[in-house]
Amino acid sequence: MPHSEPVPAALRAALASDDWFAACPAALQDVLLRLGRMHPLAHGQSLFSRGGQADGLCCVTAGGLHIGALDAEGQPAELAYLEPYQWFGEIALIDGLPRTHDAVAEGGTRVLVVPRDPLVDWLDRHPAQWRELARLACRKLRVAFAVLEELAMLPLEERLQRRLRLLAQGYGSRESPRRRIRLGQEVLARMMGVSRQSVNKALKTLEARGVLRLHYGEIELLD
Amino acid sequence: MPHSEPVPAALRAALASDDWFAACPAALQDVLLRLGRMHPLAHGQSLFSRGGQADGLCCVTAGGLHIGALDAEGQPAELAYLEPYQWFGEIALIDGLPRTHDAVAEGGTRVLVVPRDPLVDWLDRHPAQWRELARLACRKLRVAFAVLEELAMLPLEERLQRRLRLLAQGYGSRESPRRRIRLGQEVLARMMGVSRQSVNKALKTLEARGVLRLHYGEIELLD
DNA sequence: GCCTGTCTGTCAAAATTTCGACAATCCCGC
DNA sequence: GCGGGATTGTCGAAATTTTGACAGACAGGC
Repeated sequence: MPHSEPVPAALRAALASDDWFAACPAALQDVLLRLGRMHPLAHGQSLFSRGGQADGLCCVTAGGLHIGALDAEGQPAELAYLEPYQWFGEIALIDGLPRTHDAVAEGGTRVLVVPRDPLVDWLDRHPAQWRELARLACRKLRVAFAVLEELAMLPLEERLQRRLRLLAQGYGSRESPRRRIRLGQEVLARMMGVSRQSVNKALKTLEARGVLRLHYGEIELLD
Repeated sequence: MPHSEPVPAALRAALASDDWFAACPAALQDVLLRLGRMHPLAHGQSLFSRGGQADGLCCVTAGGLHIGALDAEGQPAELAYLEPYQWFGEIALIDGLPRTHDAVAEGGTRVLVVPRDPLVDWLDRHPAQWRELARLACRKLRVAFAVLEELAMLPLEERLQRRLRLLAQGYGSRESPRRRIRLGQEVLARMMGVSRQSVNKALKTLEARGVLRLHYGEIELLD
């Protein structure tokens, strides 16, 4: 874990752009800001790794985080790409088990980390707030189920289109979807679990269909 | 919703075979039994459908439940197959949104349903117990993430093997895994999102490898 | 403005999967 | 013990995906 800094007060308004945080009672919002510390990460630097002990609840406030895992041969699979202001790490917070994934920074990145022990202490003194943590886990469960279903039912093009929409709205975090997605087709391919060539072909089809436009290192969603 | 019956007291010991229920405080266990009603279902009968309003937290106590969804052309995809004594329905309980899937009975089935409104009332009077609901959602999130990762990284044979182990231990519900799994290869194929023929070939490979033995309408796990 | 490393677009061969078909096998009710 | 419906095992053709390769396009540093 790199060095840490206090949380700037100005961050609160920005954090409210996340649906989950915005819907939390003020008391919980206060505690997250009060207990939280900012952790700057350089490109490629790891925030935590699979199997490690949970350090707390986290939120990306600048840059981006690749959430994924390496298989036996070191091939990376990407589960998600997180951008400001998405919260994560609630799984290990709730059940106390090791982290499920690796988290690696994309470019200069800043992460708000709320340390586990003081947060759990506070939650146990204000147990109604556990419901908010349940809400956060719940939202991810719905997304995960939707993705699992698409995998079984839809052709790659449809899946890609939906995944891009999902990325654009931060997996349900952002109300208004982002228009441009800065992700290489290589990364996108690892996310969908197919080859880069397949992703490229599907993207071309979607572009011809007027769904999106392709740029260098980024994708622009239309309609 | 079919007619309902009170919960037999003898059920409590059986329910404790589920890790989640067993780890819940006695107060919560009591309430689930006190508020719950038994719903008998005939083969093929639906307990609830995607998009419907949540009626409450549920637990299979006999038979089995196919959890899945139909796509536009009516092709079913199966997310999970639940057996005694697995709990489900916590997503809609926590966030109040519509059900994510269809639930259809396999053979004569009995489901314990704890109605949402009185349960939420009780939880709000004992808010520390929301943490237990979070734990339940959390366990499913870990399973879902594991399945998503396998999909991207592993060949069908490995995925099939892991899925069978998962089914054998009730998705983490049972401590001691079941030895035999009563599921047709057709259902298994819908679960894995591949054709029946592919599942058959993979199963044959696994059988030759000594991992399992195939029987009519069921699979026996070895080792 | 040039150079270099990265990203994109495309190709053909190889491997895999699906689809449609059909026979063999099994369970269950009569 | 017999029949009928469901499940399993297998095959070949068609469709799809992966793999490996390579040229062109782009961005950022110097």
